[in-house]
Amino acid sequence: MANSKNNARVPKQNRGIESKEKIIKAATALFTEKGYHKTNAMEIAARAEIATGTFYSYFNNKKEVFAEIIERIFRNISENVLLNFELKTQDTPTNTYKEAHLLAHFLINRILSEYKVNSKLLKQILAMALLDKEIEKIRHKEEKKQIDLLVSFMHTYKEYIRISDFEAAAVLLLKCAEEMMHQIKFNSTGVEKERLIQQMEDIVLRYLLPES
Amino acid sequence: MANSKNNARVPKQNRGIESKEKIIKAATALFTEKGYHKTNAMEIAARAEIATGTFYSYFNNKKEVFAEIIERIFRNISENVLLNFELKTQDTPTNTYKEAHLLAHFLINRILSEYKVNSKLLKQILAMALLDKEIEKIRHKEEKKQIDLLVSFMHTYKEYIRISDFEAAAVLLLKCAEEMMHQIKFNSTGVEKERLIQQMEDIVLRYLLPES
Amino acid sequence: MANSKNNARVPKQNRGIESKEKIIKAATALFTEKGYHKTNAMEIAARAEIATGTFYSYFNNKKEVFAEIIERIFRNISENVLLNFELKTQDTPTNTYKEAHLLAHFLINRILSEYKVNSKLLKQILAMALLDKEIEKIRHKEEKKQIDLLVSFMHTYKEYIRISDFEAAAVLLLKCAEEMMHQIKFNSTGVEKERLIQQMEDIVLRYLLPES
Amino acid sequence: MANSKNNARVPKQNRGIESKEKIIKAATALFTEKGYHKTNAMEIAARAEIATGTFYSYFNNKKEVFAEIIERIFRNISENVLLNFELKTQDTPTNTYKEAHLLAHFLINRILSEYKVNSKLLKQILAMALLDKEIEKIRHKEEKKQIDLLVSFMHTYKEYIRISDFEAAAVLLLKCAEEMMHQIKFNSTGVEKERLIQQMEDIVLRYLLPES
DNA sequence: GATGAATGAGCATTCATTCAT
DNA sequence: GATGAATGAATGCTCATTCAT
Repeated sequence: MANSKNNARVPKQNRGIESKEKIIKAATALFTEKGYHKTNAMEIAARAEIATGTFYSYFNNKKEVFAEIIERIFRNISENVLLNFELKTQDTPTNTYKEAHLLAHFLINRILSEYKVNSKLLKQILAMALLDKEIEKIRHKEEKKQIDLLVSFMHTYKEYIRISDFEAAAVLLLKCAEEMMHQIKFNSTGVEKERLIQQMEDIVLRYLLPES
Repeated sequence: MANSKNNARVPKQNRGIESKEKIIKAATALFTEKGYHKTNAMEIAARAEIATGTFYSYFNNKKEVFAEIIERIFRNISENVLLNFELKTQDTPTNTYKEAHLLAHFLINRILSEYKVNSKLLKQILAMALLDKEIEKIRHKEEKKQIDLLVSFMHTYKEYIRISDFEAAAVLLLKCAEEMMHQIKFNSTGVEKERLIQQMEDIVLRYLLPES
Repeated sequence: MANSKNNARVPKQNRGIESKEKIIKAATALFTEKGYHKTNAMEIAARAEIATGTFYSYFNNKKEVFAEIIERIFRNISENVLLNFELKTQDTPTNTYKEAHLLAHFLINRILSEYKVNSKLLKQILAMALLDKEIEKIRHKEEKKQIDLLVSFMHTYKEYIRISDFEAAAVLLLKCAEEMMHQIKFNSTGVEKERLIQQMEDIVLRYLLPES
Repeated sequence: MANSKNNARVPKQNRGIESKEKIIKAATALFTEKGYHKTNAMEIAARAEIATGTFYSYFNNKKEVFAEIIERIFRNISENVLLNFELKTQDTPTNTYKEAHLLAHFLINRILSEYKVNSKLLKQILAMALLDKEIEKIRHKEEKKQIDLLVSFMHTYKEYIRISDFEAAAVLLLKCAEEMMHQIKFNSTGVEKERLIQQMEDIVLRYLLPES
C-alpha cells in the first residue's frame, strides 16, 4: 500500500494519453454505478477496453485512479467558484443589504451549482474522504481553498459585516451550506429544497448583517 | 446478499449471550482500530476468543455486527438526549434571552456530549451510512428522532422564536451543529473548538431570536 | 465415514421412538424439498423440533437416516407386491391369453402403483443408489426380490411362455417397466402415459406369448 | 447460483486453450476416481497443475466443468451414432428379417459401443442428471436426438414393422437398451452379458416384426 | 509498449460433530 | 436423556498484481 513503487507511467504520446483518459472515464462510470469497493482493477480495464497490465502501467492501484478522479472534480469546482467570485466582485456594490444578499447567494448558489457531480459518486467521494488518509488530504486541500476564498470575500465587505471571526464563520457557513446541499441531493429528510434554501439564506443574513 | 438466510441464532443460554457480547466488543475494537473494510469475520472471532463458526451463528455477516453496534450507539445517544431534554424543560424559564440560550446550548452541548463515540469509529459509521443502504436507513431513523425532538422543543418556545418553518430550521441547525462537531473531532481545518462553538451559538441566537 | 462408531441408540421408550419418528419424518420432507445433498443434520433436527445432539443419538449421520427412509419405502413396496402377487395367483387361470395379460398387467400396474413415492424423493433415491455403495446395496436387495418374484411367477405359468431364460427376461422386463414409469413420472420426453403403457403391454405380450 | 456472473474467460492465446484442456482432463479424472461431490475446485486445479484462480477464469464453478465434460461426451456419442446409422443404411436391404435384425443390432450395438465411457463416470453423469436441472437438460437434449434418429430409422423400414406408434416404441426400446447396458456395466444382478443381449434381441424382434 | 493469462494469498461461509450443562 | 452452543477444518470464490509473450 504505502510502499507502492512509484512507477506509474506519465503518458507523453497521444496513445498513452488516450489510454489514461479511457481508464479514468471507465473508472468514473464504475465507481458511480457499483461504488468504489465493489469495483476492481480488472473490471476497469475491461470497461476501458485495455488490458489489465496496461491499467497498471498508468496507475499503481485502484486508489490512485480514484484520487485522480476527485482531483479533477475539485479542480473543476475551484475554477467555477473562482470565476463566479470574480464576476460577483466586479459589480460595484451600492448598499449593505445587497452585499449580504450577494454573500448568501454566493454561498448557496455556488454550492448548488458546484455539486453537479453525480449523487452516487459524491457519496463515494465523501465516504472515501472519511476512510482514507490520502483522499482525506485531497478533500481538505479543496476545503481550505473554499474557506480562504470565503474569508477573503468577507474581508472585502468587512465594514458591512457584524461578526469578526471570519475563519470560524467561513468554516461553519460552508459546512452548513454543504450539508444543506447533501440534504437536497440525498433527500434524506424529505424537507423540500426551497424551504431549506430559504432558511439557509435567513441564517446567513441574520448571522452576517447587523440590525438594520 | 439480499437472500441471506435469516438464521442468526438468538442466544438462550447464558453462554450464548456472553458469546454474542464478546463478538460485539471485539468487533467494535477492530472496527475502531483498523476500520470496517480492513476487518474480517475471522479476525473478529479470534479477538473475541471464539471459533469462526460461532461468529456466524450469531451474525450472518460482518455488516450485521456493524449494524448492531451502531444501533446500540444510537440507542444510547437517544436515551441521553431525551434525558437532557427533560432536565432542561423542567427548569422554569423566565425570559426570552435565556430560552434562546437554552436552545443554543441544547443544540451544541447535546451534539458534543452525544458524540463521545470514538472519533475513528464515528468516521466508519458516517462512511458506511454513505456507502450502504441498510446502515443509511439506521442513521436516518436516528436523525429523524433528533429532528422531531428539536421541532417539539421549538414548539414549546414558539412565542420567543422569530422563524416559522421549524422543520427546515431543525434540519439545518442539527446538520450545522453536527458538522461543527465533526470539525472539532476530526480537526481538519485547524480552527479551535472554542471559536467554532462561539460562532455556532451566535448563528443560533441570531437566527432564532427576534431583535431584542 | 466408514469407521463411524456404531453407537446409534435403539430407542426403547416411547419418547425415544417418537423422536426417531420425528427425525425420519422431518428428513423425508427435507430430502424431498431440497434434495439429499443440500439438507444438513442441524436442519433436520430443527424441523423435527429436537436438539442437534439428539439427532446424533439416534443416527450416526445423515446417510443413515436416508438409508432408513429408503428401507422403509422398499419394505412397503415389497409388501404391496407380495400381496398383489398372491391375489393374482389365487384366481384359477383358464387360458393362455389371459395369463399373459395378467403378467403384463402385473408388471405394469405393480410398477405404477408401487412408485407412489414422491417424484422428487424418487430422484434422490435413484441418484444416491448410483453414488453411494451402501444405498446401492439396499436398492439391489430390493431389485433382487422383485426379480425373484417375477421369475417364480413365470415358473408358475411356464407352459404358456415362449421363452426360457426367465432370469434375464425378468431383469429386462422389470428395468424396462421401471424406466417407463420414470418417463411417466419425470415426463422428460413428452410422450403420453397411455401410449407408453400400451406399447409396454405389447412388448410384454409379444415377447412372452407364443404365436397363437 | 442463478446469478453467476457470465464471465468465464474464453481463451484466446494458446496458453489459455492449453490450461482449459488441462482443467477438463484433470476434472474428468477426479470425477471418475472420487465422484463429483467429493471432488473440489482446488483439487482439480492442483491436479491440472494450475492455480485455483486460473480454474475460476475458465469456469464459474465445478458444475460448469462437469457440464462441459458431459457435453463433449455426448457430442462424441452423437457423432458416432450418426456415422453408424449412415453406414447401416447404405447397405441395400433385401428382406424383412434382415431389416429387423439390423434394427435390433443397431439398438444394442450402438448403445454398447456408445457407452465406452468409464463406468464410474457414467454413474456420476446419470446421478447428476437426476439431481441437477441443468445437467438433466443436457441429457434430455441428447436423448431427444437418439429418439428422433430411431424414429426416422423406423420410418425407413416402416413396411416391415408391425407397430405404428414409433415415438413411444423408440422411447421404450432405447430406455430398455440403455438399462440393459447399465446392467452389464454395473453388473448388479449377476446375469451374464450374453444372456441379456440375446433376450434384448428377442424382445426387439418379436415386438417389431410381424408373424413370419 | 501492450497484452491477457496466471498467480495464490486471502476471505466468507458452511456443517458434521462434540460436549458441557 | 436431552439440549444447543461451540468447534474449526473444509471449501468456494475473488482480485490485486506479475510477467512471459
